[in-house]
Amino acid sequence: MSATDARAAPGAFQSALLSWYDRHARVLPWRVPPGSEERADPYRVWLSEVMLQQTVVKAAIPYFEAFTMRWPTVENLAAAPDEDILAAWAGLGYYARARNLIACARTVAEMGGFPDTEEGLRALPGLGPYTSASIAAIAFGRPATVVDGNIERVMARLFMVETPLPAAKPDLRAAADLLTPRERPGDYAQALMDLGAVICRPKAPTCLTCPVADFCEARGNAPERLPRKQPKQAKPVRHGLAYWAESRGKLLIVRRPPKGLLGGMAALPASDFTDSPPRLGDGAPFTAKWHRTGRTIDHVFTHFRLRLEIVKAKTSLANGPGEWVPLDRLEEAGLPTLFRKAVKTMLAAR
DNA sequence: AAGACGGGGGG
DNA sequence: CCCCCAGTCTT
Repeated sequence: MSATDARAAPGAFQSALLSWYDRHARVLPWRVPPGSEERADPYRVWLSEVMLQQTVVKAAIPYFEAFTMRWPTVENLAAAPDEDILAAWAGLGYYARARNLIACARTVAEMGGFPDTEEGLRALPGLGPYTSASIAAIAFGRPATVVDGNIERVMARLFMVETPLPAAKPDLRAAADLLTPRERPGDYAQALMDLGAVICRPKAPTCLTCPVADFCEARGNAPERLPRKQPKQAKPVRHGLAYWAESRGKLLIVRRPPKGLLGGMAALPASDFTDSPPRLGDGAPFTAKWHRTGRTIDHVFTHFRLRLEIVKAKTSLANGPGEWVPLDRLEEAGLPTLFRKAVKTMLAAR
């Protein structure tokens, strides 16, 4: 009944996992089939892995399809205007990723291609330990140790690591490192990620169909409670004002400052987001008689909740601190979800 | 070492 | 409604 220690028999563990992957690999638009002779395109691997940072596969797929349709190569992407790329990223979140994506594409185009080692990749903007290892393994066949949240969960259960995250990270990485094969490292990394996503799920893992259950110490020991995590703190509520400035059927859209929250993104003019409600006019794009609309948007960011009140004014301005976008073309403005919600609410009220 | 940084899906 | 998920960069 006791589990076989995978660290003592890494070859057996790898074989069990890879043969499962050969039969059950998820079909994803950036993948080549398991055991394929052809290697995956580094551009597509990079783009998908950056999109998958902090993001579930299902959310990333339509963005990946749109990006690769529009920009089939890293050179195409590097040549595109910032605003086009940011607009295409709108709704996917963590916009620093998009800013780094742009910088990375231009660096790579300049270099004449992606570096083919983990160290070389790690030096590029937006590529940390996870992404550089995954590209090195998947696109270049390097035996890099790939550790994402899925793999941390699998390791914590395989070896019954009771230490809570993030303190357990070094141990989980060491375990993953011992199991990483020299052969088929890309398939192996993707197999581990598929296992975490499909079998060794956060809640209700399906151990009955797990190809490596024989190696798992947590099997039958409530695996769903692992990995343990430090309790998270409650999100404070912040308040903000957004300004609906309408002129002859057009709405004023501004560009947010390049860094910070929603940095570089198209937006409605807005106040800072503060602990207590801002004064009417704080952050307004111009002086006007701003009226409360009674419409508010509740939106959750990573570390706070936002209550955004929308105020409006009619104007006849034809220029201003932004761009006037026709009301029926706001879908193309590249607004992130917060402001997309605001637009939807305001247009529904008409 | 800790905080900043989105959004979607499930119970 | 609250819960969960989860890499990189900055400070």
